[in-house]
Amino acid sequence: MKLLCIDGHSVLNRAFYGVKLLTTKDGRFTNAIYGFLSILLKLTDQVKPDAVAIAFDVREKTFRHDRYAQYKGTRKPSPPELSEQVEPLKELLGALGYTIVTAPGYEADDILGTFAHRCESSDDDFCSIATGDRDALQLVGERVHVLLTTTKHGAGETTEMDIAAVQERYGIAPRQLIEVKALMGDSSDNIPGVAGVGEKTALALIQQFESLDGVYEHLGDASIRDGLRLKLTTDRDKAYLSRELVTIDCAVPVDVDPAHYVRQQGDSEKAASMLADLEMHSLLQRLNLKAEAAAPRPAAAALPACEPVPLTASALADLKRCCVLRTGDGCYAASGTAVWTVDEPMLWALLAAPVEKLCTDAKSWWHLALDNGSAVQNLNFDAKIAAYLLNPSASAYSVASLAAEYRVKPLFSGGPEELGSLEPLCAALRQQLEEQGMTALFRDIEMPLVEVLARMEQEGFLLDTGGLGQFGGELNGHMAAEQAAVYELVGKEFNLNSPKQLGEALFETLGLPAGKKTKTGYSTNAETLEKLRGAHPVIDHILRYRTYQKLSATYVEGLLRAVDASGRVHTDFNQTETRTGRISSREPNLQNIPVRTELGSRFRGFFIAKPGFVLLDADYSQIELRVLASISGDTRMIAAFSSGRDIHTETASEIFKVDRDAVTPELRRRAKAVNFGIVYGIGAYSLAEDVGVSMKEAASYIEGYLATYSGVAAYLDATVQNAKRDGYVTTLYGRRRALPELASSNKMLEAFGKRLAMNTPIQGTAADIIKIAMIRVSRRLLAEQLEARLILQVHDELIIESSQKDAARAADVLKEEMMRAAEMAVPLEVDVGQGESWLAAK
DNA sequence: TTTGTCACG
DNA sequence: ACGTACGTGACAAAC
Repeated sequence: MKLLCIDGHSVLNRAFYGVKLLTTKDGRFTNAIYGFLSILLKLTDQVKPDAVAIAFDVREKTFRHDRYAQYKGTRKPSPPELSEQVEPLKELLGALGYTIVTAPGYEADDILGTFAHRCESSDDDFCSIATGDRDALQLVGERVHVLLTTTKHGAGETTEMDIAAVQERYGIAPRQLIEVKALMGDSSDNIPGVAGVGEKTALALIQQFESLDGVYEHLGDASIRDGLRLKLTTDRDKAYLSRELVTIDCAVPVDVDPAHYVRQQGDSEKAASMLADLEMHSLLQRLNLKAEAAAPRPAAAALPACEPVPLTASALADLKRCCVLRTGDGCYAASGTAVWTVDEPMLWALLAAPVEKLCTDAKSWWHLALDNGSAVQNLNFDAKIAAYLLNPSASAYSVASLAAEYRVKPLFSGGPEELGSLEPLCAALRQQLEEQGMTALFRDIEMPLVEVLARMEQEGFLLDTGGLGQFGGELNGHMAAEQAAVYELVGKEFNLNSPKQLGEALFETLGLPAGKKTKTGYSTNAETLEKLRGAHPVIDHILRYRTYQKLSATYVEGLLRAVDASGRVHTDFNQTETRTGRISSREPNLQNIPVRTELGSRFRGFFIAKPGFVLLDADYSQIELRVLASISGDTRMIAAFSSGRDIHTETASEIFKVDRDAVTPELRRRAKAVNFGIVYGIGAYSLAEDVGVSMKEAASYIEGYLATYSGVAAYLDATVQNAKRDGYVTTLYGRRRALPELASSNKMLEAFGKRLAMNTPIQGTAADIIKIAMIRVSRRLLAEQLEARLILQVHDELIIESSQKDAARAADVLKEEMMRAAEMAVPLEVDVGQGESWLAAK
């Protein structure tokens, strides 16, 4: 049989630290449980075991404590956010039919070892051990593999280790890892080892002498330095004691018959209700548990069944309010307990009628109408957008998961599934928005923005495809030349687009000094390569190749693929994506067209106005810093902006204590970096890195800044305090973001939470402001019948395509509405430009 | 599907 | 000892 053995606490720990802190609405932490189950599912998928045993430690003394009283003496207790998740997880695993194994007096490691031993000495059993603890590698054998679970941002990953993999990684056999560990000890478990011998030395010794005994037999060898010999002699007893402690016991009295660990029936109803209670709706589906079992709603049979019938003019005339839904089959509407299919021309009648409409994707309805040359009336509730405002950190907003999350009972069965839940769901969301003070944000900003975005997408942006294609040809020519130069200098051909192959070429073939490493190999990013510039002439060619490759693949090939028959590209603005309230752009992303380098900025020359038209480009000057000045009320910063002088020069003058006239470009550059840092939630390390000064010096800049702008310092401090108290931060217009990170006992995560608390209100308020401006600009252009349309937003920048004749008026509208979008303590400055292309209009 | 890299505000 | 600024999306390679 194939057995999967899991080190419960180890995997739980990995899950906890690897998955962002999640809580239920009432504040229970669930990230470790979620992470554990995700890893479990992934493992079962990967291993396809016949049986699964999950081992947990029991909280009591083990034989190791009897042998050595200080064992694990200094181990830090796990944080409360984690411990509170242990019991619910065990209960859930039981309900899911998994068997948990414990053995008083032993650790989970020993239980795993006992399973491993049993499989290794059998003929037909095979065992995979899943753990995050490398100590388990000593168990690897012909019939035993270890799946090391590691964590990175968000997702878990496993590395399968067999005998060959251990040999390759450590240069020794699995069992010899015991000898290595005996020498090096383990400070976190309080295992002594030989003082002054770390992993490097210990591995070298065992590679040479094979075992602890071997090392001590050859103590006199000349290959052992005097200092090392002394250390080994002094701590000989400790080394042998350590070997006992780190050796996993493979004879624990537990049932190790794999047949007894075949997954049981369990209690799926209980499992489903627990998962629903923990708000893990996606797992319900992945585990094939019926959400119905959990949701507090009557059985489907008890619901009135609604057979859709075609919508008629008289039914429409009586209608005040309905839910609208589009599926692959067509359009539907529902009200109360009636469901209608909606065919043309009823569709146009319905959209144009003053019926209040609830939906899940308002923008697509707007597209439908706009494509037909009409508009939509009273489409004023989009459940997806409402749910996004209530939790901008969710990964998706499907009606099914929202209905489960908000405990919504469907009104009827039959017809398209979602329709029965939409009305009660919208009611629940509406109430939540009200309770959380976001009704105005939703009604006056987000919902009106939908129409604006739909219109912008529909307009699109004209591309000079001929020019772009030609530029692409030039780039490809340069790219080929750089590639040839690289092959020549390296001495062989390889795939230059592969970081893996490039890393091997640079650091193995050419033997250049490897700098940083990534978790999969050598780091080859621009920052790393910059440092190697002087070391080999190939570096410059690689950097240039990378630039050409990026520009060609993403901005020539990518954009040309997206062009429609009339030469225009239509992006898709996503209104429910970012944590801060910004919109994002995709397929193609028009918010990251190059501009920072001369070469890259040439792309903007191919974004053009149609004949007889021009582009108007307006961008806010320093909007985030102005928002900070205004919401913090810092008098000095407000004065600086009100004076109309350059803010970075002002800041440089203040924090470096020099006259404004004496601020050099270098000082201004540093001050600018400090200003950015403040907006992002600053750390001395990163500022030092960015500016290229020592950490100490960077810290003094920050200190100087906060002393100068004491109002900002007080505001940031209060914002973090309030966020800790409330669990969330808000923008000037009430947009909210929950920050569970702030409650973490993990210092790094908590620090991250603080930076989010400082940055989100600033970035989010700026996002709110430009959204308001977009709505007003769009309305005025239509109302004043100008031949001018918004076509793009890039966070602090708006672009209009206007007829030549209306350009001056449209520019006035644009500037005026952007400037007065918000009443701030400082003026909102807007720079407007005009030109035939985006490049020329800036 | 995930990872590394790099484009933007 | 670790990892270190906020927010995104696209592409190619590798799994």
